[in-house]
Amino acid sequence: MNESRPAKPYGERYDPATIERKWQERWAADQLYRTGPADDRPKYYILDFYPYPSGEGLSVGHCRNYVPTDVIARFYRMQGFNVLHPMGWDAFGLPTENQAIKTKTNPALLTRRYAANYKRQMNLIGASYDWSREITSSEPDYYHWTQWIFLRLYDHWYDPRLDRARPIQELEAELALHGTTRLGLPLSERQVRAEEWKSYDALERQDLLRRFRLAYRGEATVNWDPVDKTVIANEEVGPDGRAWRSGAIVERKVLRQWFFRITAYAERLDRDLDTVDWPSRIVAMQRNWIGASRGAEVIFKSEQGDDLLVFTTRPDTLWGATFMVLSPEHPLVAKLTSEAQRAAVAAYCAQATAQATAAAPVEEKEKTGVFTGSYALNPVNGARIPIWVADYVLMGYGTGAIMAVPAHDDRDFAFAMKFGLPIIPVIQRPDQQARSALRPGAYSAALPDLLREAGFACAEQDGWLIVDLHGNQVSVYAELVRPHLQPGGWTELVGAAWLALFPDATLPFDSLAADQALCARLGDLLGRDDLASYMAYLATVPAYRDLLLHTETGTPINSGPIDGLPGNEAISRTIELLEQQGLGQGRKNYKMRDWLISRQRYWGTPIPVIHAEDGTEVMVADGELPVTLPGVESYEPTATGESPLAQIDEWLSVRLPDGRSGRRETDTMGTFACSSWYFLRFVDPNNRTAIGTREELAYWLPVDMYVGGAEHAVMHLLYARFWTKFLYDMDLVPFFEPFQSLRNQGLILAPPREVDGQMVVEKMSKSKNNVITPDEVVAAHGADALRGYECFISDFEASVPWSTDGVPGIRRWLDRVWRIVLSPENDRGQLGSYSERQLQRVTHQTIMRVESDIRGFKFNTMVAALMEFTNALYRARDANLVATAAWQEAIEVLLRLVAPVAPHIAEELWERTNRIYSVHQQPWPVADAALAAEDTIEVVLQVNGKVRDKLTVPADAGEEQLRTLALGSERVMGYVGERTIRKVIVVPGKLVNIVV
RNA sequence: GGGGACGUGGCGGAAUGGCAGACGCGCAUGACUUAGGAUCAUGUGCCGCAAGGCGUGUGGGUUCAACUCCCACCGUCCCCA
Repeated sequence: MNESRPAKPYGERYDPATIERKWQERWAADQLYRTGPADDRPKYYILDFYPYPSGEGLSVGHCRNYVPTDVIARFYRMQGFNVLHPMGWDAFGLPTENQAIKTKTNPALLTRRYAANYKRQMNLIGASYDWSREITSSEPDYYHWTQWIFLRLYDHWYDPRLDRARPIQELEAELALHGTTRLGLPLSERQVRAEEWKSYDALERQDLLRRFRLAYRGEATVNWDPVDKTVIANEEVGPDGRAWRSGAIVERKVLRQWFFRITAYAERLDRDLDTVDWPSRIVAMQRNWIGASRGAEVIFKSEQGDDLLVFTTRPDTLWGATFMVLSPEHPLVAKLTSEAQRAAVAAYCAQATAQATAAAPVEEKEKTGVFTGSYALNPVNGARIPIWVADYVLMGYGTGAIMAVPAHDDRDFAFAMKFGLPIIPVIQRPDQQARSALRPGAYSAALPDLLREAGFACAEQDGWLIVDLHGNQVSVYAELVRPHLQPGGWTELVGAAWLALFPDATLPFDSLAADQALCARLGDLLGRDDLASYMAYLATVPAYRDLLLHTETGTPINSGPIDGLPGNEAISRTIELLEQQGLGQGRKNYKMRDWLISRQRYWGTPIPVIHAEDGTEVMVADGELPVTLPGVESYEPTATGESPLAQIDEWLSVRLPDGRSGRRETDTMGTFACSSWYFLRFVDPNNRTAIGTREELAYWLPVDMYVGGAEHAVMHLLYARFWTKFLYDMDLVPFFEPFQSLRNQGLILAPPREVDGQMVVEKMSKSKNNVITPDEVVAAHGADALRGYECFISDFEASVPWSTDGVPGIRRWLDRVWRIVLSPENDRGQLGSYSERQLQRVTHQTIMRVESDIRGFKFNTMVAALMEFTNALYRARDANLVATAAWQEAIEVLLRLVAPVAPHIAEELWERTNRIYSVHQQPWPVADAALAAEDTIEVVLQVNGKVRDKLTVPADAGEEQLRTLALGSERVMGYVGERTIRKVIVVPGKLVNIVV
């Protein structure tokens, strides 16, 4: 800015540009942050979520992640820990590939260019990464091991009996002996006997084994992104049916795809969340995603004798199952359809299939369906219930058939109302809310007042009388009302109780038979013959509508043997009953689906499998790894939905060791595979024979502190945990959770700006042209000021807009540090009083504060403590303490405490005060609790909780002493006045409260 | 609709149940100056001349004492449907 000014080299003024470049070069030349191998020191592994390098570079928002972790890394180094603080690049993936297509540039080239820019920016802000451990997931020496782990997954299965992965050969051995009979398969899985297995040919065996492999190729209805021209995972589709990345409406296609069987680990992924120190929000989101629920598989028999298997999470509602619904694709649909219904069912199924491929399922759409003409028997009460076909039941989810409990499920309720199917409540309302409506003319004129006198809440509206009551008032109400019903009049009770009151009778609504009886009677009274069910009639009364359906668990009613049991017990008791009678079995169910890994794109890790001519899959031998990406002319996906790899014949065709010819798998792996193990590679990044040596893996891992944005709460963190557990089962790593502690930094938003008189706060984005880069902040105020402000801006986890006024504030503080260290005699203020002992005390208090703030992720108060310490030094200077021993100690401590947050200025001042290079290799100062202790403290005197006086007393003043002093205070006694003292609360070191 | 987090000056935010507003920004007044992105001093929640009173989204509750714990409501944000 003022380059014309002859700046003295290392002049008196703090000039961040000069000193920051100087020290960054020196540190790099000295390899100051290089981490050695495992040794005897305690270790600390502090890791950032590794970034996807984009062409846009880093913003100050990204730095919110990298600065605090750097403070922690520097702090632990000074504490004597062997610190691992590495950085690498999540380099495969669609944005770079799309960019490569657009600019006709090799994506590897783009990746290197982008990563180099990220690295430059990280160095610019003084990050202390060990660059000798830098990794790039798109380089063959990295994805070699991604492929190696893939093959281990392919070659293993999960044995739920041992709760661990086992080699697939052991499964083959068991199949030859016992078939699948001892594997504890769910009822919905087809059993295979040993003889059958032995008679299988290679392809049949492969088909059975794919049901067990932890990496498998299976047919699946998948999410096809028509813009990125690839399949994407369920996790990558938003609730609006749009792709997470491209924003396109996702299409449903049935394709052969590669999956990882993460569902096998569902229970451990859920359970082991108890062992980690993570934000509770993230734990909750993971649990939610896994979606564990206890439920049951239940067998319904059709009247023709077929078994119809359903899965339900609510076996306690079984008695309320009044019909069944099959998916249009269910294999038994044709068999169960009666002659009369055949045409209608065929038409419906054809139409449903056509629609299913058109768009993502929409929850709100109108229910459609058709009756098959057949009936099934409810296994618990023998009720004869109709079987329908409808597209709201999906074949790919569960068993493709459901029992419908319309009284306690929204979709079933809507379906039953539309098609006139019966609805019988079987779960008590937990809120005990009940209501009764009397139509005009149905009751005597005296009734409303009588009810009010009896304490009922009545409302009269257009001649209707609406009574709200609690479940326990029901019988009193019924007795009171019935004598006042006019001939031909009636009323009902709905909600907490289900009764119909007539002048001559009180009829319960508790079964299919009662439903029919009530329908008939009401039909007569109303002169209607179109009432499909009692519930359909109740729905015509507006006052009842919000009480007809509830989906909560509660106490069962109308449910025979489980009536009255509390909700949870009702579920387990029902499962017991089903298992005893062979009508079903309990089963844990998970909302989570298997992890779809196939991508029909070029820029990803090739899947190391070869398809032989006969259709069998052959693993690429370990010695042949890595299967590298060939150079291609065009990165464009093919129109057929295959990866561009499918067009490179010389890469595609291979000769197998046994002489057969084969074709390479052309799908590549989604990038979440790369990021599921990268944290392991940092401990031994150049190992050519293994993912890492046992010693290094055992020493460094798990990651002690993992820091990144909350947007990866589910996918990345769940996948990485899954792979870690698998590698644990393989005995490759001695731990089963990869990230001991996890913290999420809050988002940094763009500075508020005025739009139409309103202040708005938006995310930083290139399109809004509101991105603030570290480059511009460093150029204006230096890296140390940027770092300080990143820490100071807010609570670490809170989202907050960037303030352009904040950085100069930090800069001013650094200036004050500079001046008080180098030239304390200048700019002297007014002579003040400050003792050497006070300076010493604040020095040691600051050590304690800064240390505990760093450990507690409270970087904002850490900076505040350092500022206060600096202010104290100015007061000490004004009290002529500069020549004292306490001053010397204070300056030395200040520089060490500042070093993690502002490493450049700390190093420069360290050198200028003739101390030995480097400040970053100095031990952290040790606080002396005795020196930090106050010897006098201020105690607050309260009367009735209001502060009335303050007292300075020795820090160790006892309870009796404080009481006496308080009662001796004139101000206090003035407030007490004539009133009698009821109680005196004394909290030593804090306050005395006198209650009058 | 379900689950979770949060709500404190003009702003970012501090506060093991024990003096609400640390620290910084901004603002005000003053000092200094060889004019620099300065620096230094004092002040800065609201009402009030003051004594004093009122104040942590709203309303209740627990407690000698509540920003903090409990209940209900309002509002903002996130996740899931």
